Amino acid sequence: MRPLFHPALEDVRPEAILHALSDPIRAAIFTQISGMGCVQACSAFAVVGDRVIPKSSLSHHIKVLREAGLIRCERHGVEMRNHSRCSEVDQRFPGLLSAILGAYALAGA
Amino acid sequence: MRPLFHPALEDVRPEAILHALSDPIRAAIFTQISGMGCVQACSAFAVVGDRVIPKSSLSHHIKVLREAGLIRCERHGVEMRNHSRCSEVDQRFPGLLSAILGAYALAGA
DNA sequence: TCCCATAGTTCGGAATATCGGAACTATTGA
DNA sequence: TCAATAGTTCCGATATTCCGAACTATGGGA
Repeated sequence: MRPLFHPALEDVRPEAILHALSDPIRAAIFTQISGMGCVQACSAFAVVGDRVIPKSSLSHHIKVLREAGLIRCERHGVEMRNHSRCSEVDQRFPGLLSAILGAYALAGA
Repeated sequence: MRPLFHPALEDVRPEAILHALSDPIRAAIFTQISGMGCVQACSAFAVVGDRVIPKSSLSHHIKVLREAGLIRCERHGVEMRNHSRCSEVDQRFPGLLSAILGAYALAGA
């Protein structure tokens, strides 16, 4: 396994963040990773809402979030652990992520 | 000409806003419409940065912004006038648009 | 060591979206 | 009525997304 690419904080682009979170499934995954505080394996997202997400699609979504700079992924044994980079990103783009997650929360209600 | 579709404020979806603004060209157009205070004809956006935008693409971008609920478009004689719906959207999703435009401003600098 | 189970990734083709040139429509003014 | 201007629609080329199937990587037995 080659190491996974994670952009440096200064290379994180707003368009990549918006694109990543413009998909409600990815937004839900990111909300869960950020909100739980604890690290989550990919398999934790096999079901989002009432939708079953195929493994290959899930892998793709996780990759989009990672390459946008929103999460950090590390292999731990047989599973991948996904951390939020929320606080880092918030330093670079203050208020952006909380506004986006807040908007989804408002719309979902 | 059939009248243009504009979503009601309560039908505006966060994913549509993020998708619309995840394109830097559309974000630049929206920034210009919102920031100028004054209404802008579509032809005002024929050049964004140093890129020339073909008319058909521009028409498409304006449509995406309109259908996301970000702008309001009215024909005035031979030209279309584009208003920002920024303050409306800000009521529904407080802080979202300023965080997004702020992020682009930070990244652009 | 070999084999199996688990957790994700990659491949590839179908469905979908985007881009932009060319043709078209709508409006105004001469 | 005609020409000019401002946008829209059409459509083919290109790019992206989706997901099943095959593959890879790791750890835990026997």
